[in-house]
Amino acid sequence: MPRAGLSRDAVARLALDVVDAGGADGFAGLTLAQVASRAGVATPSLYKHVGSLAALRREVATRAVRELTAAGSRATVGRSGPDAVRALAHAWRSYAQEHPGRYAATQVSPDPDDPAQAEHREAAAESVAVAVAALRGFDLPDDGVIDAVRAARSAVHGFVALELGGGFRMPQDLDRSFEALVTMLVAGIAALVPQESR
Amino acid sequence: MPRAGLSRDAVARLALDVVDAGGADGFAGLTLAQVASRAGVATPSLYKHVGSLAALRREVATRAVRELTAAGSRATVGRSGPDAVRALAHAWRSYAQEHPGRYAATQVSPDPDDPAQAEHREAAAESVAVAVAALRGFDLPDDGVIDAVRAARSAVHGFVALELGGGFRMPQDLDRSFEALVTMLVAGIAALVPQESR
DNA sequence: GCTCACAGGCTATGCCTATTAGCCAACGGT
DNA sequence: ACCGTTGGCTAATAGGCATAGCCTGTGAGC
Repeated sequence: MPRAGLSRDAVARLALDVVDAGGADGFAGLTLAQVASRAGVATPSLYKHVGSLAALRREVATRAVRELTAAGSRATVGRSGPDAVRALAHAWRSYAQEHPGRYAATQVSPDPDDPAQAEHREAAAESVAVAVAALRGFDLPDDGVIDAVRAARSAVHGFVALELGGGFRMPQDLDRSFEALVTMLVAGIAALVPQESR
Repeated sequence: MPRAGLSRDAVARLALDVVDAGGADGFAGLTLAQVASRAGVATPSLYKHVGSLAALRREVATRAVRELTAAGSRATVGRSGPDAVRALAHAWRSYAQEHPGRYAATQVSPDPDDPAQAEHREAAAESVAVAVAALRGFDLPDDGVIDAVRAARSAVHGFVALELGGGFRMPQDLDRSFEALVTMLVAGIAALVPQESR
């Protein structure tokens, strides 16, 4: 009975592969059986490394969020203002296009009260911090920053979710529409700057 | 053995109730067993009225889309331009808040090739038509309309999805942030109007 | 180099889904 | 009153998660 040499980390990596292989709903379709099969192991064996399917899902989600954070961070370093926002928006969309399943994982929010989700919460907070940093170039008041981050996340996530879900059926160029959306977003954020500081 | 008096329509209604009772992921969590239980019937009996769980899901989705269309239509009749867009955005969000499960159902896109999904496709097209009509007041060129509809759907859907999913964790007022987003959207759409026709 | 505790596999089992097959009673038209 | 169709049912298959309990390979300590 040879050992497969699994570990919590190895299982999580395999799960990420499964999620990626499943397309846009690879995350929703993630199954312990698939991971076990990929690991060459019987399903119950996974419980030696992972508490439950839900726990594995959380693990996948926090890893995906960290990847998204890294992508956003890479894209915005050295940029500021409108330039940074544009770069961030494109980085988010690119990540979603390259890893639709992982992107979906990125969008489940951690329970604010569950201590088992502290890591996930922290990862999510870091991701938002990147967006906040990208907005530093604008002279926004505190609650303006909140509105702007929410608007940016909403606009990009909404577009990407509809795009990946096949929600845009017209043949017209999606890249151009996204560009238009980002332009609206940047202009809208700029318009949040109070009059006296323009 | 008394009869329960079910029908395709009755089953769909019960399914809508189940979806509604399940909160934001009531649609994903929809199960034949739940519907059967609510109908006071054994699970396999449902197959006399519904082809499969997937088919029931589609039925629920198209009904939900029609409801959303009706809500949008009600909200925008008699309005035009920025006023219509604002009203539409608020109608969409209100529907999502009142029926989180059904709203989720409205966001699955029909397969463009599957003849079994023709009704769903048609319902989705009508929903988009409402948005197009709401934009009539702007003097947009054809592809500008497409960009604008996509932007509106993206912005509102993104916000609502994040909101319902608990993605906004700051205590700041969500209504205000939504208002800010809608304002950006309206201004952005206005900015799509070509110079010479302003 | 031996022993032995433990970690990491396994099978068996239970309960939940969806789905199919086949039975039988109730209802409605003739 | 009959009888066919419709709409229930039970039984059974297959696949999912999860738990229990066994058994063996590995490595730490002597």
